[in-house]
Amino acid sequence: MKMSQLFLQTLREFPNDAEAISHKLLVRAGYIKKLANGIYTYLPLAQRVLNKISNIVREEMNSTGAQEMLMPFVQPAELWQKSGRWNVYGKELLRCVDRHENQMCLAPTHEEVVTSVVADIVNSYKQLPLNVYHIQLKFRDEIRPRFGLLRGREFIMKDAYSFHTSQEDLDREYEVMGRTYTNIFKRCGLDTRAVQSDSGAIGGSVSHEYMVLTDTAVGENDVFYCDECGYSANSNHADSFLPVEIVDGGFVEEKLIDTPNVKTIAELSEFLNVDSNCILKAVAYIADSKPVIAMIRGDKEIEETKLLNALSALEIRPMENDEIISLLNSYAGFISYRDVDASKVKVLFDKSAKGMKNFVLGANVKDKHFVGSNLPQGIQFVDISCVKAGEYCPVCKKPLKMTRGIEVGNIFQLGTKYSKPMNACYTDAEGQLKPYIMGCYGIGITRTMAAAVEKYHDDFGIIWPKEIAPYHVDIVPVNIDDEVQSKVAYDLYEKLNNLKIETVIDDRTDRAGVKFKDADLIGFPVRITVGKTISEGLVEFKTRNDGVVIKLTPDEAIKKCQEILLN
RNA sequence: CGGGAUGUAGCGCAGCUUGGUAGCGCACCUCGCUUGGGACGAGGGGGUCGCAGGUUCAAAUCCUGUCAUCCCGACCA
Repeated sequence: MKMSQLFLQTLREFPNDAEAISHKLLVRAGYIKKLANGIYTYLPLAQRVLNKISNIVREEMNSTGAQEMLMPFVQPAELWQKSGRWNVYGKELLRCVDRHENQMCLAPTHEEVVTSVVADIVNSYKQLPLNVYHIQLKFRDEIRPRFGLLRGREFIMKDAYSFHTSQEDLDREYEVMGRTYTNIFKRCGLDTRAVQSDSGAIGGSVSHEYMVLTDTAVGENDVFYCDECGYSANSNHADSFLPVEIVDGGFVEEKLIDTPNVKTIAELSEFLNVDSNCILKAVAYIADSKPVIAMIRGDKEIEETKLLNALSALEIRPMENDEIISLLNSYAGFISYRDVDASKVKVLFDKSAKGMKNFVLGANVKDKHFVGSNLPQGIQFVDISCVKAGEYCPVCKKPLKMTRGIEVGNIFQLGTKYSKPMNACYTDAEGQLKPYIMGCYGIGITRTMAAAVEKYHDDFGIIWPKEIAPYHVDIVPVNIDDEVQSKVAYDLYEKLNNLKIETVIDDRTDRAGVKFKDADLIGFPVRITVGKTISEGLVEFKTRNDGVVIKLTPDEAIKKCQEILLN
């Protein structure tokens, strides 16, 4: 490709509306262009990167026996009503109506379609197991798209779906997919960690997320992990062993005391001169329009995803102050589980409350707390708290570490969550109708591209891993009008391309500085400069990742390219 | 959904306080010159100032509404 022909524009300055470095660089280097909030055009360079990632995904998926197909992006509501998700998916599902007044939606995922297609075609256990996948657009109308491609509304995803006759066979496939995912990301130049996670709107029981670990805010997930035993989990799912399990508040008898204007745990802790873990905190929520009180030890916080799951609710939000008064007959800062009408208000106790004795508790009255309270017998405890730094691994009790992660892939065991309601069955060897046991496996192709940029860049631009770089080599003739330089450069260009080394020649008449800046910004793994050293028969060979420059003859440069760029 | 900010040429911005012919840098086109890290000179093209109302002889500028975008939060009593 001649640089003068390449459809792109590099910008001298970063775009103003981008925050994440991958977003800034992909826009500035001419890879993507925003059309609307969370919706981007992938320009030719980006398309090449996406194709490379997709091809790695294809090779690895195909090698496991999975088969590629392609499913529709626009889907009828009917299917989603059948699975029961039409009413629960919420506003992320972009709905529309066609000219015949049929309700339709843009695909946020493809469980419904694939289940219905397979149900029509696969009737016998002899046709199972099956794993089919496609690489296709998704649309999720996110509350807040951000960070460019990392959280867009429209994005490209590889999603695979497997169908089995037994849980054991699903377990086997799940293992295979897990290994395959690690390989796929490794081939893309990315180290990932598989972490246990909440299964969210997709549903199912077992699931793992594949995280690219990063220290920056764009890693939207907190990951807790243990170096000792390998435990790792998303914060929305992580469990922990508390440093202090049994806490005695030390108040010998229960008393009602005045705590004027002492509302927060920190204030209360200071006012009474007790540790925050001696206070039993109440947090009030509205879950699917019903009031809920979550009781938790004062030094711990509620993990709302866990709470949502514990309640089997679709939606939760913290209670407003006026609702605390009207629904709980209580007062913000002084809420208690006691004296609430159990038929109207659901009360949950986090497992952190289990070891508490003689603690401090709200009195459901403004400016009053109890001290020396104890829990009644027979309480069921649930895990609805966040893990905090300094807590211990739930498996081996060694200290847990935390980091941020970008989720680039996930795998789920769905079981019969979709096959049952959609009545998607096969006939087993005994002639019985059975619902398929399913798994699903996703990879964010566009997000993987952005994650690679997050991981590999410097002040000058992107540093692509060679496996997913849009082109391998950029040839820069310092002065394209110089006959000798031009001839050597074009000769190299032709030879490299003939060797299947994807090469760009910067044939523009611009000065060398412009070409060098663009080469660094775009992130070609190798740059070959044809300049004044050509008088000694030498060109300069520069690798982007380490910045090392060596002088070689053109033939040596070609050999070097083959050596480092082709496996 | 709350809070904050911003909408002026493809990109980055000034102008608005105090209304009076819409500007600058980059990019683009022409000519010259230059060619090892985003040169220089001269000339040129491109914008219904987010949109809709209102005030005014006159609105990018003042007022009202609206839409869009970005950031923070969805906080824990």
